[in-house]
Amino acid sequence: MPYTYDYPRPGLTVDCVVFGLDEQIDLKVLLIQRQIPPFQHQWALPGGFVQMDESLEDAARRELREETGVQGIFLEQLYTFGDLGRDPRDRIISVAYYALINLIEYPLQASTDAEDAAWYSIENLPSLAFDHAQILKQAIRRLQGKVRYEPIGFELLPQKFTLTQIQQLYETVLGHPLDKRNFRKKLLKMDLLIPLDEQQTGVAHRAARLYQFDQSKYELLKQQGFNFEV
Amino acid sequence: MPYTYDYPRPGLTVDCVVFGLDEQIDLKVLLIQRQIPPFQHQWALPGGFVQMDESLEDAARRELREETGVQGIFLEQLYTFGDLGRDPRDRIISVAYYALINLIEYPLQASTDAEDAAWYSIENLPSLAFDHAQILKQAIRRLQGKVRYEPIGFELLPQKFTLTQIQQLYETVLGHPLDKRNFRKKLLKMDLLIPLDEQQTGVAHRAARLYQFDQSKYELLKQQGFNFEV
DNA sequence: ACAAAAGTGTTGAGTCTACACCCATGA
DNA sequence: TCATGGGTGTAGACTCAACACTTTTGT
Repeated sequence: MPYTYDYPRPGLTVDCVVFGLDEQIDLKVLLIQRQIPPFQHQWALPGGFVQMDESLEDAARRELREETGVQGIFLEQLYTFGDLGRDPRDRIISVAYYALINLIEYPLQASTDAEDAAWYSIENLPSLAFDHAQILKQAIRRLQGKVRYEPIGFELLPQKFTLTQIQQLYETVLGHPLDKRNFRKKLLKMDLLIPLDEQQTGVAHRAARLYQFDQSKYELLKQQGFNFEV
Repeated sequence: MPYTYDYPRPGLTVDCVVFGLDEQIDLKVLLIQRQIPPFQHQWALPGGFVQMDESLEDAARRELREETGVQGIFLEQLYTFGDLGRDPRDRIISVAYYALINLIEYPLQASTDAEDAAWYSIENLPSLAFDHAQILKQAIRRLQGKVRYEPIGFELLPQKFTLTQIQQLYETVLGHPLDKRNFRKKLLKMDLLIPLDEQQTGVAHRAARLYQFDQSKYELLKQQGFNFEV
């Protein structure tokens, strides 16, 4: 530790990787379009400078709200990016956070703060400002890892959903198809889903039963972890 | 993103949680004794301010070398701590790194940089400066998680070791005893260890066979992950 | 000869994978 | 009646946990 605190200081920002699922169980990420240089008009992760009187997570939450209107979500720290040259003008460190939300329940407030916000499918991304492509890639890897030892879905899916929907979510995240019978057996065996006396409506085939998460079981498994090799 | 970079900036430091195993397979952590306020004479994690022309990991590596003499090890980013008030004088963010080493091979250079460095058993820690107790706790949790889906031991154990030693390592990290026969079956089945035509010497009982890691297999499993529920 | 740790095998229960057909519904 | 996805069962392979005794060696 030094004897003084009077060193030149890098700038400190936070960036948010917010994943959302749409009705087609397509995995999307929330981006904003920059209105100012550098990288003017390019798409970027929502984020900005940390103020002196707020924690890192508070800063992430504030920037997300200001730039996209999204608020009230659970953020988890992803990684801190601090290589030289990641911002063309100055030495800037960025602490990245990520979150999972059901995008239907979080309408975007476009053009807040003179920015444009939109959901992009992770299959079809625009070119991103700074090193945000790298940050996003790392967030996707983290999500793929997470899915194997912690339940996901509660944050992403609508409150009532079908088994096929949750299977599609896992297939999307993992990037490969799963066996329907085995997936259901394994999922139901962990006693995490509550079957409802309700069914899908408006489909042109046999209606699927709806389920919801057992919230307390969900939290428990999230803490303890499990093993979901699929 | 803001229109200017001229905000007041928090200070940025790195801290290193270096775990080491001694000959008794006792898990230890590398601490330094602070010679200056705040927290003068208290023990703390090695670390210090990030300079403008070095990456975060380079800074961690430099501070570790300057303060303890330890160098040439693999560091992994742990978490970034940025709550208000974690440093009594100023707003300071710390990016924590952690590492696993075999402490016999990394002799300490005490009193480098006017600091004292020492290994402390994680069972018997002194009171730590700043929020370093919290950082250390998180590092231990991370290690416990890691052990379940990635091989460890290569960095911690001597090059040649017995099955009992690696079992003791797992027992130490996980904090509970393991069944000897099952542990060996599972470990040997993953084809990660190479049995040597050598044995322990100098013990007052039947000498155990020595093993070493198959390095390429080790790296492979580290990337792919595995499942080691024990 | 004894103390101390090394080393080893089996059984029964549970879990995993792979695989194909009938069912209910709306158009 | 047909197209579409919903829903289900089983056999064989494998893996897991639990458990105790014999072997080797140095003192």
